[in-house]
Amino acid sequence: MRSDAARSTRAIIEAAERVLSANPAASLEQIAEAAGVARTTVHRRFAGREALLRTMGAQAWAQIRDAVAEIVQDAAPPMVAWHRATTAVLAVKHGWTFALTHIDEADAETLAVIGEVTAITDTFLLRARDAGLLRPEADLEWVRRVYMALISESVHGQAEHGDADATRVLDTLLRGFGA
Amino acid sequence: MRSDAARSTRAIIEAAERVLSANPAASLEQIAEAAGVARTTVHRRFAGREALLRTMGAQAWAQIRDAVAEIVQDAAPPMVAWHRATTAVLAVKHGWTFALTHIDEADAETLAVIGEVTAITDTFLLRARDAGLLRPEADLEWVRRVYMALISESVHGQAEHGDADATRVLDTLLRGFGA
DNA sequence: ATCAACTGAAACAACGATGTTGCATGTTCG
DNA sequence: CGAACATGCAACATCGTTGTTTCAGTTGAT
Repeated sequence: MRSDAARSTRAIIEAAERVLSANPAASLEQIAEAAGVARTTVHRRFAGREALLRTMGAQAWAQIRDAVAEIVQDAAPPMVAWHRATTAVLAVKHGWTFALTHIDEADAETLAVIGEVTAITDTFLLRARDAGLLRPEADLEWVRRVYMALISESVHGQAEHGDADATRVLDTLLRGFGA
Repeated sequence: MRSDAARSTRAIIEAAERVLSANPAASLEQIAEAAGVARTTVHRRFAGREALLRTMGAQAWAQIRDAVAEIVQDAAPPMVAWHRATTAVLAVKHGWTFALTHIDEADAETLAVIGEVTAITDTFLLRARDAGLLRPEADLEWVRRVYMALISESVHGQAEHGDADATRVLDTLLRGFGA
C-alpha cells in the first residue's frame, strides 16, 4: 500500500472512532466527511461497513493486548505492575471507546487476541491471589468481569484521565467502599 | 384504547425487548413477527421506531423507580433494605436489558424518572454512609456509578438470577476482593 | 345486536445507506 | 521523468426500512 493510501486508511479509522462513539448509527458518508476524504475512498480502503468495523476492533484489541502484555514482563511487585497495566489499559480504552464496546462481530484473529487478553488477565489474577493481594476464596472470573466493568465505567464521559483513575479503579476493586 | 389494542401494544413491547436485546438493529418487521402481529399494527400503536423505543424506555425506568422507591419506605436496617432493593432492581434489569442500556433519547418524563432514581439512590447512599455502611470519605457519585455498573455486569448473559446475585453485588461493592 | 374500534394483507411511495463505475486530476516512488 | 497508484466527483443501480393508504373481515364494548 502506498503512503497516501495508508494515510487515508488511518484518517478513516480515526474519524470512524470519533464519529461512531458519538453516534453508533452514523453513515459512511459522515465518517468520510470527518476523515476529510470522499465516500468512494472509504469503499476503496474497506470492503464495506463491516470490514471497517472489524479492522477497528482488531486494532483496538491489539493495543489492549500490548498494554496488558507488559504486566507479564514487569518484574515489579504485583501491585505496582497492576497499577502500570491499568493505567495503560485506561489510556487505550479512552481512545477506542466505540471499537471496544459496540463491536460484536470479530474475525477469528481478533477473537484470538481477545482470548489472549483474557488469558493474561486470568494468569495475573492468579499471581495476585498467590501474592496475597486477593482473598483466596475470590471467584476470579467475577473479579475479571468487575475489573473490566470498572475500567469501562471509569472512562465514561471523562474528557481527561490520569494516574488517579487507575488508583481509583484498583482501590475500588480491592477495598470496595465499606467501612 | 380497547382491550385487544392493549394486548397488541403489550405484545409488541415485549417482543421488541426480546428481539432488540439480541439484535439492536432489528427491523420493525422482525419485531412485528415476533409479536405475532402485522407490521401495520406496529405503526398503528406507535408513531414509529423512535416512539416505540421511548415507550419502552419509559416503562422500564418506571419499573426501576418503583423497585428503588421501596427502599425509602423500608423500615428495616439499611443493609437489609439495600439487599431487598438490589434484588428487585436486578429482576427488572434482567427483563429490560435492551430498554435500559441501548436507549439514549428519552422524553422529558422519562428523564424525570431517571432523575428520581438517581436522587433516591443518592439519598440512600448518604443514609448508608451515616449508618456506617460506607467509609466517610467515599465519593458517593462514584459509588453510585460502580453500583450500577455491578448490577449491569451481574445481569450479563445470565439466564437465571436469584438472591445470591444481590449478595454478590453488595459484597463486591462494600468489601472488594482484597485480602 | 349494533356500531365503533381493531386487525391483517397488499400495494405503494419515499428515503437513506450502500455499493459500483467511469473519468479526469493528483500523488507517490522507482 | 514516467508508470502505477490513489483520489475526488458525479452518476447510477440496488436494497432494506419506514411510513401510508385502502379495504375486507374480525373483535370488543354497551
